[in-house]
Amino acid sequence: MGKGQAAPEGAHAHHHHHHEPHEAEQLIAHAEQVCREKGLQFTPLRRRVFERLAASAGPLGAYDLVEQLGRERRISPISVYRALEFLMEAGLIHRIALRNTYLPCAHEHGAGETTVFLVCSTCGNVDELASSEIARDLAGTAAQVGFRPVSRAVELEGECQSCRESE
Amino acid sequence: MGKGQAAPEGAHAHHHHHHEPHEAEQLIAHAEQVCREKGLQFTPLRRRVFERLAASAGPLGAYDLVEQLGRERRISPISVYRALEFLMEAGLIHRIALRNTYLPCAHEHGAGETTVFLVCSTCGNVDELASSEIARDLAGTAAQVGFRPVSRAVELEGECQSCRESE
DNA sequence: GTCCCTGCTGTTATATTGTAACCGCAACGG
DNA sequence: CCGTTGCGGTTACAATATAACAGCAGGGAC
Ligand SMILES: [Zn+2]
Ligand SMILES: [Zn+2]
Ligand SMILES: [Zn+2]
Ligand SMILES: [Zn+2]
Repeated sequence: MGKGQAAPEGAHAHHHHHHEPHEAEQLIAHAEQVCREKGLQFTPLRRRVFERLAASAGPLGAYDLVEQLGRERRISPISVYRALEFLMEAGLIHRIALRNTYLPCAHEHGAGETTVFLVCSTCGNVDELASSEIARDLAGTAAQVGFRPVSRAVELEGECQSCRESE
Repeated sequence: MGKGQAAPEGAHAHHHHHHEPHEAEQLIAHAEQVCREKGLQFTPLRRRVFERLAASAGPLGAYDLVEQLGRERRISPISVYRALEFLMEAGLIHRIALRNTYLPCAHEHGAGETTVFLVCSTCGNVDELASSEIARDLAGTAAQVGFRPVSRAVELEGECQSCRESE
């Protein structure tokens, strides 16, 4: 589909994430460390998938990755999905359910925090925030009916500040 | 795929929603009223789609509806999707992003409330709760970074009480 | 060494979910 | 009558995701 950012690379017109080479390197270094610590294999394929996500200006769809990685050598969708599954289980990336896209995790996740994804309908960027209030309220809401949550998807769709400022 | 509940119909083994004929009728009556009030057309197709959702023990996928409605007369996916889109815009049904399924709305939605969906991984049922605390927290979180939310998806995946009690 | 087991990836084919484009038709108001 | 609008039928297709099976490398067990 082409969910990658159409935003002008290099231009600093608005707030954005992990497309600076520097930020990408940081993310990759972090991923390496996490895998070392957890005894997980950061294989070449998984690394390539993660690198693409880290280098992207915004979240990518699985088939964006298939296409981008396929420029060098043909990669099948299933391989990409397997890498994405690994990265998600390792906590290195997130999936945006509203868009069927994936993005590298921007920060450490505390146990008592819920991650909130702010998905801009205009520019496609996704911001990731953590909130312990929401974590507490969600836990309370679930407890009301005896529900034991295992995973959470909290996603807001709307317009980000920079898009709003440029109308 | 068959996302409809495999749960035993008729047996009241666990907490469930809108599969009693009575509840289904209530939902349909409510939908009729909403459409009348808003000047929307509750056409036969839209009604059939809604009826199926109202009669189901759990959320249904679009192709579940295609199959169920197709028993009488072939209905194309696009028609079902159009009906679903209408029903969502009318606020009569919700879509569960984590599962790509649809379910009738169980209650009125206040302006200052956020709906939380509790999706049981075991039985597939979805419970719908409203929380003004979460609405407030989400608004606050979004405001921190100047984000203006338009729609929200707050979905917890886990185990519901009845499934937990029967281990 | 050989054997087996596990984890990772490749290959092929398929399933599932969602849309585009175009058309006919009925209703409604000129 | 005529144009417009909304609804839904038909066909074809796009986008997302998974199943099933095979090879291969590494690491122990024997
Ligand atoms: Zn994160
Ligand atoms: Zn934006
Ligand atoms: Zn509702
Ligand atoms: Zn359950």
